[in-house]
Amino acid sequence: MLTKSEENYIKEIYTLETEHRTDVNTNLIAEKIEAKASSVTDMLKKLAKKDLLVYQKYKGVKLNNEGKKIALSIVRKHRLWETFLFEKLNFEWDEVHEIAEQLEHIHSEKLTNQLDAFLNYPKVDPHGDPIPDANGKISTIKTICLSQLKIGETGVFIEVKNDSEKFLKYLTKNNLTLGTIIKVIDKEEFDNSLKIEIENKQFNISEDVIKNIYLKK
Amino acid sequence: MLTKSEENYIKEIYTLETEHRTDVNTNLIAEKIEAKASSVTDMLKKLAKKDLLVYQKYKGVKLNNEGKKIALSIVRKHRLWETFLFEKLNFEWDEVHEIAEQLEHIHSEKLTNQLDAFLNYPKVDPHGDPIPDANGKISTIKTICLSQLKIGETGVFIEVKNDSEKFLKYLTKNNLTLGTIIKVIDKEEFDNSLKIEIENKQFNISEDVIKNIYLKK
DNA sequence: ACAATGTTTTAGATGTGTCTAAAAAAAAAG
DNA sequence: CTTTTTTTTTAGACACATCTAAAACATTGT
Ligand SMILES: [Mn+2]
Ligand SMILES: [Mn+2]
Ligand SMILES: [Mn+2]
Ligand SMILES: [Mn+2]
Repeated sequence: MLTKSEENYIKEIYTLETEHRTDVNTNLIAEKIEAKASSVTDMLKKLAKKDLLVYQKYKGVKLNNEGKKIALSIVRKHRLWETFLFEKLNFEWDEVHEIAEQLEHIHSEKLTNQLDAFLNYPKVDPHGDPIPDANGKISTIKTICLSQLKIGETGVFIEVKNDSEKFLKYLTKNNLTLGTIIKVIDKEEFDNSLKIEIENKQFNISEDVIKNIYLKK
Repeated sequence: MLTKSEENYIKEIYTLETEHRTDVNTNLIAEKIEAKASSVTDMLKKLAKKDLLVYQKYKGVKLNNEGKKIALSIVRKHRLWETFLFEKLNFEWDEVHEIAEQLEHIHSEKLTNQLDAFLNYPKVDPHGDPIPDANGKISTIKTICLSQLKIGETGVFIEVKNDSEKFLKYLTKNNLTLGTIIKVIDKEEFDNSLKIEIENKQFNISEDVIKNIYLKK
């Protein structure tokens, strides 16, 4: 059985692998986990010895099948718990991530699967992220980043790629919630900001915001 | 914020204090926590320094108000989660304890209170144990142990004081579930066993079983 | 090609929670 | 009131997860 720490590393490496699709390096992990590079090296050695990833000195790291399987089970738990908190316990979408960080480490397959059933096998969590099923299968709905939209085009906001409380509160304040139809009015080449329109109201958003907003066309 | 280990000690000391109503000693804690006496001594020193209990070398230990408050909040979480698993996720009463041992260490007051509300402020958990409210108030329903009943008397089984899977499975197998009306048919002085009657069927139970069964008359 | 820069690993330290073995204190027995 | 037994504490060790500082390696720029 893995420790909380080991699970957090596995999950983070999985996320970085799927996001960056390049070999994941020590400093990147260190930054995300908020630990020093030396601590990361120690942990990578440990996880390699446990046969969850392939690690070669100075060459970065890659999850093997067992590692991916574990990562998916943690992601599954995280997103199911977020959905539970949001759907059943009246939490806001900006409050669920922190608590799910704890709940994702509860060990009980039966609990996970019963929770899944209780929630009616949800496909996505409150941030629009897909929830892996009991076999680790994860549905991949095609989404495009708001930055890809051309002037005049519209899309439906269906996924947010930043779960932090601050960011989500900002979105809520500006009516940028899931399901909202967003139209691109203008692009500013200088700072990559956008003028967008939601329900006939127009306003500007920065690149930092744009890059976390994903749509279906 | 307390560690899981510290919380487990606090909870166990609380349970021993309320059960034994005598000063709790090192070996007793060691046995319950399944650790060595030397480890217990170390932890008691630490908890004393954190001002959660009064500890004097060789004199045993006693929770102070802050310690009791924390103990009650952990007991509250444990029993609320057991109730959730039982009521909402279709777990059996013998399956909930182990998982609640993990869930009781999730830190979020809002989560605890929302869960309480979601479950409709339950008064007792699946084993009939009272659930402390948000202020730490715990209702004390008068119960008597089955061993106190005289021959010919009856009582309703409303609380079980042993959450282990094995014991609870034994009870289920013998129709000894909460709410059952139990009549004492005969007492065996030799081994303190009882012949009891449930729904017109009679059978014998041992002292080990009897001492964990609590009734209202 | 090699010096400067950046990245990663090693060495050695710390805090937590555990253990075994031995010493100290308390309780029980004679 | 001693001696024996039991309980509790101390001393010293270890695994885990972390850190800082220094060394080793890799990459980049001239
Ligand atoms: Mn986590
Ligand atoms: Mn999420
Ligand atoms: Mn329990
Ligand atoms: Mn219980």
